[in-house]
Amino acid sequence: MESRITIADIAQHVGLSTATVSMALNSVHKSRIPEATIERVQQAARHLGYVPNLTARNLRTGTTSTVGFVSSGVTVTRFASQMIRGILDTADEHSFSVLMMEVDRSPDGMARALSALRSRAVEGFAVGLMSPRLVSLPHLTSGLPGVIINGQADGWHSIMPDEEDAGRRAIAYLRAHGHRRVALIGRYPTDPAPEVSICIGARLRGIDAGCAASGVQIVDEVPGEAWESPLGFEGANAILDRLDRSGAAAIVAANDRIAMGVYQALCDRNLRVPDDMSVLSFDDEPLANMMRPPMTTLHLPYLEMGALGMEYLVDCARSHGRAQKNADNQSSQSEPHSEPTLVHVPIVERDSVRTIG
Amino acid sequence: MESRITIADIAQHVGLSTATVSMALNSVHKSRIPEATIERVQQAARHLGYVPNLTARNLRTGTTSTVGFVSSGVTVTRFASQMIRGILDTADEHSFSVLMMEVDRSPDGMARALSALRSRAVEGFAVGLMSPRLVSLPHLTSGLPGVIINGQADGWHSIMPDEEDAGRRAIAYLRAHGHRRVALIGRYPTDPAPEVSICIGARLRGIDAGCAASGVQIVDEVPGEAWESPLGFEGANAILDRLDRSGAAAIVAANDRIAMGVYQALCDRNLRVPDDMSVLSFDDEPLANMMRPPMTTLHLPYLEMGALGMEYLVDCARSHGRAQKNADNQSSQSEPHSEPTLVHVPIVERDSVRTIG
DNA sequence: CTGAAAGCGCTTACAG
DNA sequence: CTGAAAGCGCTTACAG
Repeated sequence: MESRITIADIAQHVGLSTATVSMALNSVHKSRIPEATIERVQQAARHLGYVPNLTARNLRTGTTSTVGFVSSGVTVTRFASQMIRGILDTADEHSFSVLMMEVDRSPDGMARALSALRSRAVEGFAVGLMSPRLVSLPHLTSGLPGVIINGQADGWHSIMPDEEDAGRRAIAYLRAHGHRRVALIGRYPTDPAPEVSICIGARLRGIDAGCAASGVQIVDEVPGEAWESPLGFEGANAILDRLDRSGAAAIVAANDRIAMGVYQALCDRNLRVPDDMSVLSFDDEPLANMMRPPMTTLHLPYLEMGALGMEYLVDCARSHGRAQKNADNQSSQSEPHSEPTLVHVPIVERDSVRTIG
Repeated sequence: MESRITIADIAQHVGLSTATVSMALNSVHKSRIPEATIERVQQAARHLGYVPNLTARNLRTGTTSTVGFVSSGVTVTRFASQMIRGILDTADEHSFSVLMMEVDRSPDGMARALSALRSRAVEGFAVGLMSPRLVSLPHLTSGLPGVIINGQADGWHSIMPDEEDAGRRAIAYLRAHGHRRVALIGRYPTDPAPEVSICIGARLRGIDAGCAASGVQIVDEVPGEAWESPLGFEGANAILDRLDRSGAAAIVAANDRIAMGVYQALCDRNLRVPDDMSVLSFDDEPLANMMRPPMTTLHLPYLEMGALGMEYLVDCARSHGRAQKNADNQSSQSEPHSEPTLVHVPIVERDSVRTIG
């Protein structure tokens, strides 16, 4: 509707057929079109302001260089931007476009989104989750490559942060700084079901494993499921009240928001981070760097997860294209991986952990 | 490549022509196809798992129901999610899809993005800016409707927060709570150029206007351009040091991050918000609700701006389609509005302002 | 080295 | 009420 100039216009302009123009423009290797012709065609294209109609190409070739990104709540989340950025940047690197949709919680929301994507002939799709959990995908997506970012689903490829390792290394870090007695805020009373969260359990499991491995002791603990600052505030106050009994010199917060509440409680009591109390946390939301002092925390790799997801989709699209050309009976490249890809969760050192001992 | 069932399959299945099937599926009003036939066709479609190939339709009709969203840094910002959500939701309401791309700062980045969008035959585009400023758009976008969200450009339709009004009402709010002497943190030494920011100047102008109108006095002030928490921290300390001279009972922070620094300084001195000092701020980032006490701040309406931008694009696409049918010579509906649409910036009352007097 | 022709899946006048 | 035919803009064997 907007691009008026077509290859027919160019063909007429240079006195060649549309076939030749098409080949010249796409520099097809097979048919040896002389450099001079190619040059002439491209110049005409530039001159006329030709912009190819991808819709037409898509219809002909069945390939769209487009993938769908369906976000389930990530769009509403403080981590949305990083995941989206990862997706967009690597899509751009490979000249892919991304069609984006947010899906609500209605039961058929995901089905509708996937169907909309299919009718737009995407070559794959990524489902981005706000928090890592087990989802179930409708099954109408025959053969379409898909990947779950920050979550898992039945037979689909999955990319998740390596939370267990993160928990382990968090404790190791504390140990390396001389800490042996720590308090913990935010353990779930019972591990949440995978449909609710996969990672919360893993994070805590990692922390426990880290303690076991390094001889660090959790000497005090306040559990909680609402990982927001009030939990941290009240939790820290409780822990501070029992300090002479526990002797904790560091508080591990299950996430940054809890940690923010911890800072508030500490400040209220005129206690200093990290001199009077070390604080270590998880997530690395922007907040972490705005606190005083800036907080040491484990960085959730949303950017990387987005990039990896897109990378996977592009690979699928490419190898699918090849497979089609070479041999149709080949086993599909886009076979679902059952092992999730675990992404490293780096620690970002700032100023909230003191070296003791 | 993925949707195998076509209307030809359906046609064969029900023993009709593809033309009839197409009409039945789209319930065209003109040709009176009997209900029974429509029923039969739709049932067959459902039965076979038909999903229409929008690429084909697009090529035929020249209409894609797709718009482009090119983000200039918003994807990297704490407000990204709300703007994107506003766009996606209203696109969905109108059955539009959105193609998303992030554009880097390279000089031809925007041109490349727009060109990519055109070759994908979008029916319009929105440019989303991280901070409201004047941008210039390449001119190769003949007749394509476009809108700048959170910014302005030459002859393009523009949607921006009504910052000046916000500043005015912020002061009025303080006055209504008995405040007459306030301190201000964050005024730019000189108004930034429009290419840098349009709104910073407006916000401050509104504050001044509000003071003039309501008799509130700015009795102390610390200027600054780096609107992050350290400015608030140091600014508040300076203001607090001069308190007996100024007598300020409220601090107006130019944004939430500054306000966070103010909170930190206050807490360090064992001063309470709002009992010892009221704090009023701008932006309403998620942070504002996590502080203790939750902070009263003016809410930047990113969601609404996104929604309005998409609404505008959908309107353009629709009236453009009509215009094409009815009369080609009609004046384009998508004519650039030179007056920006100003969106209300509501105050969200929380607990950081005390009533005095 | 280049062109004529078919076809991707749909929609739309135009006949009947 | 329904069908045959053309065509959207491209690419791709297949001839020459």
